[in-house]
Amino acid sequence: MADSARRTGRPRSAAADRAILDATRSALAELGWSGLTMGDVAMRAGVAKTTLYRRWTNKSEMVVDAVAVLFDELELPDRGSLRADVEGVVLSFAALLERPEAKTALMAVVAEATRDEALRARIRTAIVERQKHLVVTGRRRAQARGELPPDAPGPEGTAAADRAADLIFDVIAGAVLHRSLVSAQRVTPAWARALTALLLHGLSPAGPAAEPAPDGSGGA
Amino acid sequence: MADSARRTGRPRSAAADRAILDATRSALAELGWSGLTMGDVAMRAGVAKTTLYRRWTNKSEMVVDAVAVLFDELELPDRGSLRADVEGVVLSFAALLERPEAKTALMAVVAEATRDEALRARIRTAIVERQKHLVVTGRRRAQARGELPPDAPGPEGTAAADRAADLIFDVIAGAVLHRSLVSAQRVTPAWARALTALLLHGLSPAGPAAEPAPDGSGGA
Amino acid sequence: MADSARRTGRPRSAAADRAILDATRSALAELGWSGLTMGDVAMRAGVAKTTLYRRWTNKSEMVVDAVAVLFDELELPDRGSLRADVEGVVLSFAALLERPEAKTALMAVVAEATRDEALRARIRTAIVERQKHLVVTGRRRAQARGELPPDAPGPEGTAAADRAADLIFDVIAGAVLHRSLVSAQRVTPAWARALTALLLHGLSPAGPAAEPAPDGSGGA
Amino acid sequence: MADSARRTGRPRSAAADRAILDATRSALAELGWSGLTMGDVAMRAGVAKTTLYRRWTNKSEMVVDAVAVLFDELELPDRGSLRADVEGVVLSFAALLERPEAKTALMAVVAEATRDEALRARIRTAIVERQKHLVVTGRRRAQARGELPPDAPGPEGTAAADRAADLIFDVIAGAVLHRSLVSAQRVTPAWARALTALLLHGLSPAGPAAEPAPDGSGGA
DNA sequence: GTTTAATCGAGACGGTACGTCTTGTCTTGCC
DNA sequence: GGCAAGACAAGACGTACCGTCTCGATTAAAC
Repeated sequence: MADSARRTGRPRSAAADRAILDATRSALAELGWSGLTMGDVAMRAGVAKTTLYRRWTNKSEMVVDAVAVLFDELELPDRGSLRADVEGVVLSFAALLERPEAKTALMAVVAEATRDEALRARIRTAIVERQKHLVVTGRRRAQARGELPPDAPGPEGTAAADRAADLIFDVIAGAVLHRSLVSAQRVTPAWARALTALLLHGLSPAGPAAEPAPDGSGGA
Repeated sequence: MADSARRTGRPRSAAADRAILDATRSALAELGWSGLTMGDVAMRAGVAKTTLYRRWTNKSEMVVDAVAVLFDELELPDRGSLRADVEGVVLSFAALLERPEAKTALMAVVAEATRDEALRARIRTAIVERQKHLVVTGRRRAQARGELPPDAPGPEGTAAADRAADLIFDVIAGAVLHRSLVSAQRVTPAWARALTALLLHGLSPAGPAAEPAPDGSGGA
Repeated sequence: MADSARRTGRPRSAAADRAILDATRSALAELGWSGLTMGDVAMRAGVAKTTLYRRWTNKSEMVVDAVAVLFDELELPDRGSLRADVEGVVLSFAALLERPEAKTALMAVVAEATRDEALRARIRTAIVERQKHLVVTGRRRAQARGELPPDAPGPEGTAAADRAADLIFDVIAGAVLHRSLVSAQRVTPAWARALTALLLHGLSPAGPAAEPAPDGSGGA
Repeated sequence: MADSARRTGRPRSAAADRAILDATRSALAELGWSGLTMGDVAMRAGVAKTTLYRRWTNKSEMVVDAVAVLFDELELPDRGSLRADVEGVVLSFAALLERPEAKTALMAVVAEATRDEALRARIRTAIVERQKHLVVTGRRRAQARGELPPDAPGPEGTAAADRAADLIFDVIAGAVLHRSLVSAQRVTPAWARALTALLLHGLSPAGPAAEPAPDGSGGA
């Protein structure tokens, strides 16, 4: 139906799409989020402002699309161990966040999204989900290696596995994000190692058996 | 009070400060970062725009100050165990991030700070350090309880302790931030429990990852 | 040459021509000159914008053609005397200028024509000449009746007669135009009578200025 | 009350007013009505667009004010006879209409005014009334000279005199306007003489139509 | 009955102006 | 001399039109 609706009239230029997103990224890198203007992007892309507004309703939506492709380069090669895989993903996510167009844009669109459900959805599908599969993949690989216990069978086990992946994802991505943008400090290989160690073994030296779980719910 | 203040020669100054910051917070809550304008804040505060610019150079700097006081309410009462303390701080930070004026402002000023060193410094002193001392306190308390090993003596030990606190801080704050703003999902008590468990015991099978999670909320 | 060039291909739709000019007039009447847009005319006519631009280069040129047909309805039936003929033409021209599509368009295209020679020519042939023949006819008729002296013989006489017709035309059309559009007052039968009296007898006391104006509306 | 309402805040710049109206006239002369843009006027005046919109709601209203001052230079020196006075006013009005800023603007604002009562009022007070007093003055002067009969006494006489002045004004101004803008021909001294002759004596053979026109330009 | 070429509708395109909004600065006059 | 009120220059916003340009789909005349 979208097909039949679009059969008529001059088709949209795919070249314009590409030029706009490229221009958006370079403008972001040069000027930052608050210095980015639709008119400037249009000029850089050799395109009329109208052409931008015909495709996106917002500066934010456009920027999400422009930045989303950066996240496609995140990969998870098998580095042989869970520890190496975690360190690898931490460092490559940190490298991504060091690109000025990524760091200035990501927080800004997230800020904007706090008041815009549509934008929130777009961020989720264009960015968040693209990263999350890295965690899922890494976790499955570690299970295959015997480094992590397998999922419990049945639908409850699957749901628990999903929750686990979500949690690990928030912890890793959140730690890197907070370190490099909020604390405003470099993510070094040493830091990545320390984070990985914490993640694998936790804070407690002796493991959880020593602790009581008085309310009976915290046995996770 | 206005009378006595007037006698000292700066009658409205302190009142104006308060009125402006209150107005900023309420405008943020209603309109979000991008809807916030200096003119509107001045009007809400019953103050001229000039008075704003006499005190802050920027919208961002003003907002940092307006939001900073929200972080003063974060406290760490001794809940008796490391586990309880961590869960407590996670939930209270999450509660703070649920206030619209905090969530919309925090990410926006961080985004702005990616290109503004002065703003970065202001965020660090006004916001980040205020949270970090919670980690330091909790860690020290856990060491006193014997839940964590004591710092090694000497300057290297102190440096290592600082690094540990920084890391834990980035992990906790980052996880909560990412969960509630980027992943855009609620921080529930169950999630806080799961995060705490992961933090204390890690992913590895020696830890609790192998254990079933009876309430279905934990397990990594 | 235009013939041979046009021998092939699909011929232009005469129905489209009509629909466009009708749509132009109704849009003018509703929206006025400045509210008239090519896109709107195309939509009203059920036609693509391309079809408009294939026929006219300009909004102005199109409007001239759309309005020109209104001037075709101006006629000069023989009312038996010069006085009656003048009054008749004054009233019928005034009636034309009361139609909103005529009044809003005429002045606008004249304004536009001050900087556009091609448009000036189009106005002259499509509109001005159509009115001027009324004066020529009326003058000739009055000469036949003996109300006006005959033209002098020879080419000079013809030229003088042309000049006289031009002058009378500018005076009559100009007076009506100024009264109804610039002074923005109705052209009433009484005003038409007064104008006619002035035109026939002039201001000077030797003429009819000394005469009483029985209805109180005339007499200069 | 406007006084008390405007007592506070920075007062509007009179220099800006002047600069804007000057810029409007020069832009009109160079670009014509349809080429005139608010942004361009602001730039020429060294002023922000906001400053224009703070003073006028419309391009049209601004142009009326800008052009109105041109009509102040119209004067009616006593040339000794009614005939000379009429010829003088015809020629000076024609000279005014030859200035490109006047000719392009006058018709355009009149066209716009056909759909805008406020603009119509502004034109009336700023332009039309300024010209009309020339007719009133010339008429009174001719009555003093005995070239025209005096007004009848009483209120009816005054009303009749007003109507007469209105009519003469529409005829003279309309004829000049139509000649130079609609017919698009120059107003020459010979044409002015011919118009004056027609106005004074009318078309009828009792009048000057019977007279010789030595330069061949007059007589109807 | 094909070919051929100009037409048609639809609508995207590069431009440009619109009128509004916000920013941060600068007068004013009151107090 | 601080303050409210508000004018100011600058410039981005998102919308609207302009006149041009693809598109695919009709037409009709020419072959």
